[in-house]
Order: sequence, then C-alpha cells, then structure tokens
Amino acid sequence: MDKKKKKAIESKGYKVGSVDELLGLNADEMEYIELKLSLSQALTKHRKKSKLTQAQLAKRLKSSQSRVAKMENGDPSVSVDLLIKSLLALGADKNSIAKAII
Amino acid sequence: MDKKKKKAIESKGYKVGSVDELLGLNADEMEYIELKLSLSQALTKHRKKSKLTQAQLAKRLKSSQSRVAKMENGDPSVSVDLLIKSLLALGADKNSIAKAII
DNA sequence: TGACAATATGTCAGATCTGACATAATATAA
DNA sequence: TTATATTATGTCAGATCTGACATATTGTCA
Repeated sequence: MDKKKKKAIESKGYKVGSVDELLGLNADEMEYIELKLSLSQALTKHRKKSKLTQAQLAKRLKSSQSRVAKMENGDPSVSVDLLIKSLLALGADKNSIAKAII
Repeated sequence: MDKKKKKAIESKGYKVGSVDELLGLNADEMEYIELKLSLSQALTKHRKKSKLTQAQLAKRLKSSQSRVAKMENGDPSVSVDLLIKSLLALGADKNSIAKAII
C-alpha cells in the first residue's frame, strides 16, 4: 500500500498495519477517505502547476506551511471543506473539483 | 433570489438582504457556497428517492432531524464533510457526488 | 560532504461543527 | 377547521478542525 493512501486511511482513528485491516472500514468510510485523498492529490497538482511552495500557498490561504503539508498528505485533521476552499483559491473551478473526485 | 440560495449564501456570516449585497463575496466564496448548496439539494433528492423522512434519515446517520433539516437547507453550520458522508450513507457514489457539484 | 530550501510531523489554544433538545412553522389528511 | 406528521429554527456543551509554532526529515545543489 502506498504511503499517502495508508495515511489517508488512518483518518477517523483507524490504524492500518496491513491491507487486511482495511476490512475494519465499511464501504462508506472507504469511499469518504478515498474522496478526500483525491482532493489532496489534486491540491498538490494545482500547487505545483502554479509553481508555488507549500509556504507560499499557505500565505495565500492565510494558513501555515504545516497545514498545507497535512492537506496534501491526507492527514485526518483536515476537512474536505478546507481542501475545497484551497483548491478554489488555486483557481480550480467546480468542474475540475468534480473531475478530481470521480 | 430563492429562499434556499439566500440562506446558503448567508454562510460564513454574510447577511444577504438583496442581490446587490452579493458583491461583498468574492468569486471563491461564491463558488464554495454554491458547491455546498448543490450537495444540499442532492441530499434532499436522495432522501426522497429513498422514501425517508428527515427523522428516519437522521436515525440512520446517528444524527438528529434538526441537523438533517440544516443540511438540506444549506445552513452555515453544516460542513461539506457531513454532506458527503450523508450522501454516501444514502447510497450515492463518488460519481453521483461529482455530478451533483458540477 | 555541508548549507540551504522544501516538506513533514507533533502539539495545542482558540475557532468551528455536531448531536441533541425544545419548540415553531408548515404540510397533509380527515 | 382540527389533529397529526413532517420540516424548520434556535441554542448549547462537547467534539472536531484550524492556524501557528517548534522541530524533524527529506531534497537539491555546489
């Protein structure tokens, strides 16, 4: 399992040591986490396309570099709201956000 | 301006008395609110398709009828996270969620 | 290698969101 | 109409998220 996905799956307090433990999550929880991970990845992509460092993006968002890092890594403490607001701030529109989560 | 949209736009503390006051919101804020409103509407649609009352859906979500009402009306106190989790609980998949926000 | 830039991780006080409750408003049927 | 079901609104304590900070880790280039 790749590192980012593992961390994202640890959302909601689930500790994933191996693929088998994924069985502890129900389908809805999995879908929610995957959706969040998709947005995280979209954020990294948009930031890099804009040639910004995490610190520069943080400033634009009036946030901090550490929170941007958490956003991009699917940290459980990050909400979908924050991911969406950040994507919009980077110029993503509804269409591209929708495309990201499919 | 229709009632639901007006309430949704009042998210984040904005008080909208007329269309003109919308000028106080920037493009990103508008897009975020519209996206949230789209999810709200999708939730109502899915609930009705499932022939559930707000109270019945609330029970399934381990939430309350009043919160479901707030979700469906774009109340500022409702997060996108909660809307998405609720849609997933109603059987919506990533695709239909994505379609809803376009 | 070392120096510097960029990213990642851990923590926490304050801000925001949540479920729950009471109650008001609206719909539906007799 | 009146009852009853459903939906909407207001409030609040507890739960969760956030920005900020310190610090660790990783990347890059000379």
